[in-house]
Amino acid sequence: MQFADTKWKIIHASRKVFAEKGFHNAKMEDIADEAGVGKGTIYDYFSSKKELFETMIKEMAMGFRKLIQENISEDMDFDEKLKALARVKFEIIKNHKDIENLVFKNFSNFDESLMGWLEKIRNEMLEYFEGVMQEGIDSGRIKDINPKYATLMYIGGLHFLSHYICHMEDADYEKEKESALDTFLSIMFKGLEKKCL
Amino acid sequence: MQFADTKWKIIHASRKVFAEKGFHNAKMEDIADEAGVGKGTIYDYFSSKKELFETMIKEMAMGFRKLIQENISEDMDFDEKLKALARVKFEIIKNHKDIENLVFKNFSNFDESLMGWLEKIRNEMLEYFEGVMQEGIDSGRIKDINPKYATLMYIGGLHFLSHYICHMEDADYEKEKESALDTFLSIMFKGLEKKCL
Amino acid sequence: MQFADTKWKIIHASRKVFAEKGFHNAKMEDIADEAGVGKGTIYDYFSSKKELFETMIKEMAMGFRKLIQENISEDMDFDEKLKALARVKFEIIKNHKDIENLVFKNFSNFDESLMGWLEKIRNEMLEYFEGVMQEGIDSGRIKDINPKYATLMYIGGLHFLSHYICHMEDADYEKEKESALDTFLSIMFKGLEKKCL
Amino acid sequence: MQFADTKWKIIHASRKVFAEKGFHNAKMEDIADEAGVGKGTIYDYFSSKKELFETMIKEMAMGFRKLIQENISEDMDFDEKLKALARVKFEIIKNHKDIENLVFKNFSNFDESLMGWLEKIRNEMLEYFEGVMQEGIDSGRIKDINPKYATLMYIGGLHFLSHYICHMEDADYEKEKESALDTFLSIMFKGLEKKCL
DNA sequence: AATGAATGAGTCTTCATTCAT
DNA sequence: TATGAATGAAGACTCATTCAT
Repeated sequence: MQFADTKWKIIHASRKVFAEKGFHNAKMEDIADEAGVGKGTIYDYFSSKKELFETMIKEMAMGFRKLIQENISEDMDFDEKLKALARVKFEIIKNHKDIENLVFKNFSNFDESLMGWLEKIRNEMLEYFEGVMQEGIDSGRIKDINPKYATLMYIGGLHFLSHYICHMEDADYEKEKESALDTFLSIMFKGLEKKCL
Repeated sequence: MQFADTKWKIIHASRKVFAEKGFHNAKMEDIADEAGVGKGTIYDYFSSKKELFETMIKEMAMGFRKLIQENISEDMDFDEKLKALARVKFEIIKNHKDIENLVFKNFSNFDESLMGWLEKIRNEMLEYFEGVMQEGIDSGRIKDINPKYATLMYIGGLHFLSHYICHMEDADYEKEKESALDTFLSIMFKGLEKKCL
Repeated sequence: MQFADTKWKIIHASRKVFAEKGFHNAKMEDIADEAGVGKGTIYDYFSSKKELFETMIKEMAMGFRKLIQENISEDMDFDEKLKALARVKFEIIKNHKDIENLVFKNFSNFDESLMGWLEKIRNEMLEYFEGVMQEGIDSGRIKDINPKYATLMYIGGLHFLSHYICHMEDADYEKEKESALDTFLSIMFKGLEKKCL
Repeated sequence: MQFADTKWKIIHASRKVFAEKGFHNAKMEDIADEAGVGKGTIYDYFSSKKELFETMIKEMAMGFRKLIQENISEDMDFDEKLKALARVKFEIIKNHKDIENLVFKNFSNFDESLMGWLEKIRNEMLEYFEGVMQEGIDSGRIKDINPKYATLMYIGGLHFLSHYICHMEDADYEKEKESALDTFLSIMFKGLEKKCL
């Protein structure tokens, strides 16, 4: 484990509190209480509220990236990769809806350096899947479109869909998820494919 | 005009300042300065910072809705309606990227009642286009998929794509916008259509 | 008057509180209470506790310098100037003992720039009286000693003596002051004079 | 040795840190680091920061007193005693300028009991040298002045002069010290003496 | 109606001190 | 005896809001 126990406790607590209340409405005392430590203890591990927030966000972002990487192997075909992405995306949203919002979106009024870091991560991901899309084009199975635009569409559609589905009660979720994924994939792959037949 | 002059000046100023700095980093004084009025004057028109923010957000949301309504007439075909939505969406993002973010996204850590109001507006829009999608299905031109899911995909793809394009310099923008719209529409409509042919 | 009323009220209050409690033990709230204003009001006039302290100290230091300048005119003889300095010094210590300590001494653990500023003021004064001493030497009435050393002696002796006398009850003060001044001047001038006779 | 080794280490470290940073800016951790012990260890020897500070100050003050006592023997003549004081004073200032400031000055915003203790020490010294001055008067070699005032003058002049000289580079110091002492003593003794001749 | 000087509740942050090991 | 991780009281500072003019 990369961080000491107490540091992890604080990061986890901060994730919960920041997700619930947002950066400005989260009080250091809330986070300390949630972590079961004293207020001052946070400052033994993080120099400021902002540093704690940034550390937490970066941890989450790297966790999401890792999850995606673990679910996609290079011997997969391009369509398998895209389908795996779709499943992982649903997974992430299901488990970390609030934080994923913080990580994925432009909350552009925040610290420049964090925004830059997140942008970089997002662009890396985008470029990776752009490459996957290009594989499809090169293989002749995807029609000749701008792979960046197609990738943005793919991820954007996925994003909105998964958010909608993840609002549902747990009972409905699994069924609806499969149904939504089917719909999504059938439309996307049909739309992308070079010829009909 | 619905509001007095001074009230409008304040709403417009607040839009600019909130968009630039976000709710918590925007100071009432900044807004007063931007509006060219005294700090106290804002309180003659709005009871609090929150009320000002909510008024401004609601104004914007209603403006966006109006813009969409104005660009879609009921005698259009379902596909024309969807294409018109795509163009309007690009327009809105181009002109009000930051605010659109505030309006469209779940900034769920905020006032419940505003969130509820926005949700309602979004759902109305969603349901309207779900109906448009259903028209397409009923007409036999769109395959038999869940129209809500298809609509979410449509809007989500559009959202991500338009945000990406709107980062560009003005010189590139028009060309890229058309190119991106072409790509988007060609994929979506191909993906949605009932048969290949 | 150089500053607005409220600003002056705060400066005067801060003088009292800083003198009583020292920089670190003085609370902004104490100063606000003493000035009869709210805590936040101080920050409308001074950006920080340190800035308030520095402003106050500089005001005092310039006040002391002004008082000395007003009591010494250039048509005085060198010995009259030195005698006038002695009287003014007693006056200052009597009225502003605590602050004079802050201004005159090296409270070297403080902000570099303030220390530098004070050093400059002190050196200007020192050099002025060094010049006065030199006048005495040039006129043949003071023996040929290093005028800087003689000046330091003069001021140092005065400093300790006046502090001691100013501890006294008001009843004793006037009498003792005259007696101490007599003693001081008789020793200093006798010690400085070129010849006996 | 009066204190255990560790206790001494801590006292010496605190002297250095307090002198450099002042009471309020010195952190217990700084002192612990300087002493090469853990933060908690300080509390095995001193009940609080204040107690440590007071112990250190008292040690220093007693050291200065001891140094003075060692350099002045009762078989010296009154003028030899005063001259010895002058030399010791330069010595002390040279080696412990910062601390001497803390010990000698009225840092009146501090703990009453420490201030009282220091006052007592200073008064003892003052009274001792007042006695020396009185010896001079009784012997007919010093004119009939208030011996307390003369003593205060003597020490005050010495104080300012030695501080000034001790700012100098080591190369200049020895030469200037002798020159300053000469000036000082020639003025003081000439000023004090009963008759000229 | 418009203002902006004044306010003080609210929060981050520091650091002397404690105590389990 | 020695430690340093943990604590929380205390205080500087911010800014939405008020109100006398």
